[in-house]
Amino acid sequence: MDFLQETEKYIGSKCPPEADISGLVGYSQDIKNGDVCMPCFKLAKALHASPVAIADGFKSRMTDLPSFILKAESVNGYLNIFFDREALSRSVLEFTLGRGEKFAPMPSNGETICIDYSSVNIAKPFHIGHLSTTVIGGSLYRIFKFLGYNAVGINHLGDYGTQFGKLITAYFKWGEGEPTMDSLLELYVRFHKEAEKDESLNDEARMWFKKIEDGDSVALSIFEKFKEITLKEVGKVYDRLGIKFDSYDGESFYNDKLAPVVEELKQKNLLVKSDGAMVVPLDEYGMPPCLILKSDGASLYATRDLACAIYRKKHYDFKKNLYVVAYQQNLHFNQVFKVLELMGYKWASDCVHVPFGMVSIEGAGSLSTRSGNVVKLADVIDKAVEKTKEIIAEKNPDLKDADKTAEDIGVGAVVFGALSGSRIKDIVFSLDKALNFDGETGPYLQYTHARCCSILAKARASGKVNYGELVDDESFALIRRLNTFDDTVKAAAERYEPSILSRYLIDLAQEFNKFYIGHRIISDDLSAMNARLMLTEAVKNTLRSGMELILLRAPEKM
RNA sequence: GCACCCAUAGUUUAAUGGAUAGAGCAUAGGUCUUCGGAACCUAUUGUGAGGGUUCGAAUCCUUCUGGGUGCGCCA
Repeated sequence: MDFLQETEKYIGSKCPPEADISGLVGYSQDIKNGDVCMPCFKLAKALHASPVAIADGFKSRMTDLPSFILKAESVNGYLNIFFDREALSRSVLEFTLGRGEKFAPMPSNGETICIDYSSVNIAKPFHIGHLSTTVIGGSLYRIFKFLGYNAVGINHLGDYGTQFGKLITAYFKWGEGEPTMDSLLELYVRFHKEAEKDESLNDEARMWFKKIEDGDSVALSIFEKFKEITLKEVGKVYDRLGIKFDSYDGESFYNDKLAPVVEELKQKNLLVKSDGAMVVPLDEYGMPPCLILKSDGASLYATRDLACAIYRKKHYDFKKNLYVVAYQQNLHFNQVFKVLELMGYKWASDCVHVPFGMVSIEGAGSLSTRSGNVVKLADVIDKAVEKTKEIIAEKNPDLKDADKTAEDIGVGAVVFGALSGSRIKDIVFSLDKALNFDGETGPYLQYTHARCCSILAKARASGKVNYGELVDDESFALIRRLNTFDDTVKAAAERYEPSILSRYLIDLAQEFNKFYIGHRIISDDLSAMNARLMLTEAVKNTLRSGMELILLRAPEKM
């Protein structure tokens, strides 16, 4: 039962016809002001009365309170509604525990959401700059699936461009033995260094790239090898993070889909010649022109993304087409979406750029593959796992599966670090901070979950539950929190913001730990014990299910 | 130069236009008769500056300051 909605309906039934209360009723921030409240200020004009008098009026008319409402108060123009705590506890716990240990996804709504995330470049290291797109996209993927959408995870591989010509050139010049990710990075860095002195290297690189395009077997086989090595390497990281994709269609996939798009743009009279290049002018929309063809006739980034969006609409018939890409690409996506609109595609408005902030390393300046200034994600995770092992050895030396648990915790610390704040904020990466497991962190959530498990391993609820045992402030705060889980997941999806869920889980864990400190769960008071065990189980299941949506694993012991 | 984004405590940050701006870290104390101390409690400090809209602004509009990003043949 949706208590907020029911309350709004009830208040509405007490509302004079000339006023409209829709949207005014909301959850109270402070429990002292009731469970839900309605500020009456906006009603003053329509009702020709002071907010205080209006709130008083509502209260005096509410003489037939439904059973779930305990009382109503009128305070300074607010109408505050206090729920019957026992009734809410019963409803919330019965519903939550009915969902089982791991909440099942909601029934399919038949709508498809394409999510473009991670999108690694071939032959480039998976560094911490890729963490945001990977985990934000990966989390949104799980969130939309949970909400009943058909989510399609797409890793739009960076597998096309002159840099591969450079790499092949370098490989033939200086490469030794079987290439590895590390040696490929070295070759790439070396190429840029040497090319500063020797211009002819760039010509050679262009030549090799052209060979790839022309389907030259030598060039292609080397390129395929690079691709294979890269996918194997990043695949390891994806496995550790629990990230999945349904498609690896990257840039090269669209090679044969570009010409028809250019043709279409021409037919729709959108293309204009400018300084030798073909562009779609966008000045009347306050943007620089969108470049479609270079003066040599070659296609560009935007051309590819147009073809890509059109392909995805045809192939997936998406309801939304999301691009989890750093905010540097803001203008680019605005241009591409506008061109799609000008082409007459109504679904252009379903394409959404989901931007996130830049990652830099403290004291180290910007991350750049060319300079070789990279912090590999795998190294950061390894360090976090290493530190977790030390903590386990110190605190829980007898733990079984210590290595696996350490992996779960270490990865969780890194992942949560990337999902805990608003995605638009820039991040200055600090290893010290990533390795701090106290307070609002992934390990804190995991610890709280393990704590619940530990209690439930000692005792389980059974028989009839007296929900009247859960009406104290600490217990009831948990009930209120559990009650808003689904709304929170929906909000996270609507705003493409996993951190909303991260925040919720931190609040839930904090409230549980307060409850735990303040109330003996396992005790001689069988009635209280039974109810509190039930609450503990509901918290545990909710934590676990929520954590899964932000890519955190929830070991039972740690 | 133009466009977009960001600005909350020493620091990292939260707050559908609503009531006394809420947490984490750090710092200083404390819980230590532990159902898991990776926890809990107490203390200190905050909305960059000005104007406007509103009954009410961290939130909306505007000017300014500071920072970031982007702006034709890279992706």
